[in-house]
Amino acid sequence: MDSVFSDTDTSCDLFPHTDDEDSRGSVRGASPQPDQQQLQPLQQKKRRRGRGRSDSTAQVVKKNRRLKANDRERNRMHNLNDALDALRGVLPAFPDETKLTKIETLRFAHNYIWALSETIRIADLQAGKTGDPPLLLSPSLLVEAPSPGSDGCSWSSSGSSSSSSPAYCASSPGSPSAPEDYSFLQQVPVFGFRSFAPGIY
DNA sequence: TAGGCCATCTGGTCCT
DNA sequence: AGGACCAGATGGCCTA
Repeated sequence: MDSVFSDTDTSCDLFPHTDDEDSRGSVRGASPQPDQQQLQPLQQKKRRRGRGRSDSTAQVVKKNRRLKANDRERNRMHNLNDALDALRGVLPAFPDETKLTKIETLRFAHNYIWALSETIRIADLQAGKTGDPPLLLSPSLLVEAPSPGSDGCSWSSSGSSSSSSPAYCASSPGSPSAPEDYSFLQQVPVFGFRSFAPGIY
């Protein structure tokens, strides 16, 4: 409802979904071709040998509804994964890093946005003070970014009110000007994905 | 082999 | 009524 992407977007064409979704799914695991193969065991397991006819009309209708719901749910999850992939796409990538897991992607994105916001804030401060061209992202800032000591989520509760100003997050995060913009990240070893994605909890 | 990650199924709940 | 969303369950694949 109040989200940026409304519910209706789950069926939108933003990420048109094709049937080769299994290739996307996994660096780590090749997901099985589910539609029929996984259906069978579960349905067999749940099938009741009730008295009377096993497949009344009502049961058929119910079954069809379930199958349709399964299909929608599958698409919904695929859309979710597509969005996650799009998010991975705008995060800085390291060539030797394997694909981020879902939770890592979310955590990294969270911290990354926080760091960029801080950069802008500090740059604004400096520009306001000196009139000099703003300093780009400071490595120390990045290293110290979202206080993983407490948790990766501290930006919303740590009292850094100005740093989390929505004004800095309002610009489109979808398309950084150039991949080179993120080169600073690669000069900060501690910024490997997994180290930059501290636990949220 | 255990544990992590993932895709899918499923039933419940809420919303339109 | 039907669809979206959610969380639990299940099973497969991969890696340490």
